[in-house]
Amino acid sequence: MATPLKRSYCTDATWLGRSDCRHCSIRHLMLFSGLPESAFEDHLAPVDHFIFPAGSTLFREGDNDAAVFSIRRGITKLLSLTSDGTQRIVRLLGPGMSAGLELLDPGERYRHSAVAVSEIDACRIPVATIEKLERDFPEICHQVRQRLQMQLDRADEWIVELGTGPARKRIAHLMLMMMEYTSDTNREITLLSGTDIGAIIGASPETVSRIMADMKRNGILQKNSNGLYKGNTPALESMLEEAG
Amino acid sequence: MATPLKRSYCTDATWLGRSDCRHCSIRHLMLFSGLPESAFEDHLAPVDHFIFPAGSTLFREGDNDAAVFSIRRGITKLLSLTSDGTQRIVRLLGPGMSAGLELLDPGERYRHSAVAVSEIDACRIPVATIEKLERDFPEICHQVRQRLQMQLDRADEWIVELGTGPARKRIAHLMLMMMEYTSDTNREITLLSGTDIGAIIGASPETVSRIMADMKRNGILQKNSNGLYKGNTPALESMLEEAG
DNA sequence: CGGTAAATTGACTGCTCTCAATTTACGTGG
DNA sequence: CCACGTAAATTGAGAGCAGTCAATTTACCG
Repeated sequence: MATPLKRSYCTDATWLGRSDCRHCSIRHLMLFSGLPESAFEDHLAPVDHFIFPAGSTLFREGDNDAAVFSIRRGITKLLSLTSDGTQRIVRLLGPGMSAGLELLDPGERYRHSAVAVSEIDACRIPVATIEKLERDFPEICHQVRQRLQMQLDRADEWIVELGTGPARKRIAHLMLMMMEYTSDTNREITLLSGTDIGAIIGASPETVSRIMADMKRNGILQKNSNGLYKGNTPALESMLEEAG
Repeated sequence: MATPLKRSYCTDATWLGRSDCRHCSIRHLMLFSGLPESAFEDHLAPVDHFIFPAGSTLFREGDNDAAVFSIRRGITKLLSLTSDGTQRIVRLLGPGMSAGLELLDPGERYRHSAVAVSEIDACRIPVATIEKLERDFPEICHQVRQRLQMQLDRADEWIVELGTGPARKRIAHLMLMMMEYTSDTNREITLLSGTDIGAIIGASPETVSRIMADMKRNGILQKNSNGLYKGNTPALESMLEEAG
């Protein structure tokens, strides 16, 4: 267990061994939910289980590692380059979400770079495994479709709520989104860096810093003893409805 | 042919009759491409063919008409309401794209309203038809997945290129996108209304008007005799790389 | 303890929003 | 065919928000 190994991929990550998908404790959340037990009896291409430290890269835009990642714990950001060279974050993926599904179309490459925001626990599923399962178990098609649809819904929300209006509103919305999507039962969140928030809402780090400082002063965001932050939901929501 | 009919759906549209998907002249573009001839021998739920006038509504956010639309000709906009009540356009769909695929998940409703930007030629495919085909022809799963992936790619481009930077750059990018996605061989485009462009890039109609007027004066956009516009690609592209 | 990177804060400039007035476009009805 | 009414587009002026540049403080890692 937890033995580092020579590999040509995921070099920054710690290998936790081959995944035993059949007995995965959170399979109900994952890409392979809904598959019958018999699906795992075949000699499938290996599914590996990794821990990625914060800041490490799962895959890079333009590559093709012939694998999809299924996030078990932690949060990944998907980065895209704009035409003027700056980077923008187009999505945050948490537990149960899949990254790199675009490789299911033959000849395609990763559309984004995936970088761990926090420490991440993820399974690396070879595309060949998914293709083989698709032949015998149509259920996997639905799982893939549902995950794409979820990402499309998130992308649309990103466009609508984080792409317009004054920066204060967009940050308020981002805070509410992170509180909603966290797996933490107290809805406490780890704050992203100012640069990351800027790359999400399309604002400069300085503007983000000013607004975040203001929210902390006004008690809209309160730092907890464990370093997590608790957001004042009513105050945040009231900011969204204001005119302007 | 072209006979108006009493229907509970698509009331603004002209019914062109039942679609004969097997002999569809552009089937290679559509959701049913790749299906064998035998797929159409069954007693499928009916696929109808409509013409929607510009400005008419294909479906409304929150409804469930148990049908997906496959666009044959023209352009639809997908509208979403923001938290402060204004509307935002999250996507433009042209020939070959499908609208309403979210209904393939049981119990779901349309996530957007779909409104015709130009006159539209579209087929209305009952969800039951797709579900039936999925059982026998796994190829349809791939077609659905590819269309979702295309929409996700478009949404990401929307976020990255239309969500950041000065309004002039975003409009330049929108013009290039419309030139790229038009089916017109001369790459000439129909200009959207100022309000629509504003709802796409997140700017006021006044700002859009000023920038568009400027582009027309500088010859970056030239009006043609047929009312279409031709864009100066190099000039538009050079605007994207400028700093700021 | 030192060095680098990130965050914070200030001052100033420039872009975009809002409000308002005017012009243009377009469909209707005489 | 013209006159009219409504809606959209255009243009101007002023205020506010956000970007940039720069200086300082803080945080973090070795």
